[in-house]
Amino acid sequence: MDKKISDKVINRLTLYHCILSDFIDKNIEHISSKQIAELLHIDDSQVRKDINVLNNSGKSRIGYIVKELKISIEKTLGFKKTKKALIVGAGNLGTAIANYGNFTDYGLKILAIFDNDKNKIGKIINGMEIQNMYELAATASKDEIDIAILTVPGKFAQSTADFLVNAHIKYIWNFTPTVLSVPDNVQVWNENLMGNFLQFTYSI
Amino acid sequence: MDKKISDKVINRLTLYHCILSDFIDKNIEHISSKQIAELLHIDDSQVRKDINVLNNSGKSRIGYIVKELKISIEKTLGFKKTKKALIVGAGNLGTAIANYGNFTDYGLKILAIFDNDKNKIGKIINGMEIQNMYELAATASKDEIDIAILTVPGKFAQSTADFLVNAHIKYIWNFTPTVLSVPDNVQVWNENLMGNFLQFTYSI
DNA sequence: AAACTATTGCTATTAATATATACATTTTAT
DNA sequence: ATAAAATGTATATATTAATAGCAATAGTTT
Repeated sequence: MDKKISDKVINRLTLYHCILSDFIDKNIEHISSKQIAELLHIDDSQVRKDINVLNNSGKSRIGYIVKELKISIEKTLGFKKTKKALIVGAGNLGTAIANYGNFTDYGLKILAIFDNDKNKIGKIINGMEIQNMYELAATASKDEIDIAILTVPGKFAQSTADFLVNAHIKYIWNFTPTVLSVPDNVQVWNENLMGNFLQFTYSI
Repeated sequence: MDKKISDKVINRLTLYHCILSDFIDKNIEHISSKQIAELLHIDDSQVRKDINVLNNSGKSRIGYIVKELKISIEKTLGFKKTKKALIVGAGNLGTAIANYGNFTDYGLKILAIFDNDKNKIGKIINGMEIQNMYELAATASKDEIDIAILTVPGKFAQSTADFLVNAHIKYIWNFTPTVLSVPDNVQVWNENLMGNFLQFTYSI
């Protein structure tokens, strides 16, 4: 049924989605593959090919209907499927993510935030009280959360990951500059910010 | 001379680099392609192939010398080449990035941070005083900064980008969920956090 | 000293993806 | 009726990924 969509296509589709949101704000009803292609400096046939994986059809001479196309992307990429997550590490990055309003648009609901710093525990971030790490397993179990966003300092990353594994977390979105060692039934997505940056700058 | 290295290889090399840093902390002197491969759940021949783009050689039966390999990656990816940047938007994300110590290891020096919120201007983040946006062009020019890290709210992203273009910024690392329209002589790197996340979760 | 083993550094192969070009077809506008 | 713009699809080429295999080498064991 669901044909596997490659990472690059997913990434481009989310960029198209950003463009579509922007067009909606501007009350523009139609958009062509050429317009999208020019904004992203890619080929327009690439855009049409990407859109092909959605169940959407455009119209000759007019292009795509902005609202329809946006919804198609949301359906295909599962924006409406709620994904419940908790944040581990209430530093600046954890706080930034907790406050970042856009995540809910994409189906990511952040339900709790944890730290082991007594000065932070009890403070409120975006309506959530920072909880003690010791409560993590109970909260995750009660609210059926299996995604953790890991934003602790690098040197605590592995020990925290071990702790998350024990708390039956199954997916770790890893923002630390550390490669984690976890059992096979746990998946890690390394955000690898610097890797991304170097792709951009190593040739500068 | 410098053969072009593909994005995926660069990304993996930075992950190897994280592993190597970790091995150094643990005082381990040698590492094999198999060890790296197992940590990242990839093939060991892939690791050797990636390492091949560096000017590094391992030893049969022993593997690679951790310190040497780490330095090779740093040289090839230009960690020592200083890249000067400024942050635009002193919200949580901007603050997180400003405080994130690891960037300097990769050659990224953040020299200034800007906002247009009067309540924020003048405050100190990681030794830098938050400056008024109006000072941006002058500071960029004086300190020869041509990279901007854009962390303003999405709805101000395009207008801020226009402002940066006027201030002769040449590279924009865009953390906002907005596709920017800029002249051809300005490069944008979309961090696209949600795109990355959806690659990870759309099949969950 | 000889046999064994682990590991690199290649090479080869296959599959997957990206990128670009092209064009028939459709729809709207003139 | 004609022209123009856009999709949808096909095709071709290039690049990249992923894997497998093996000779050569350097240690280890017997």
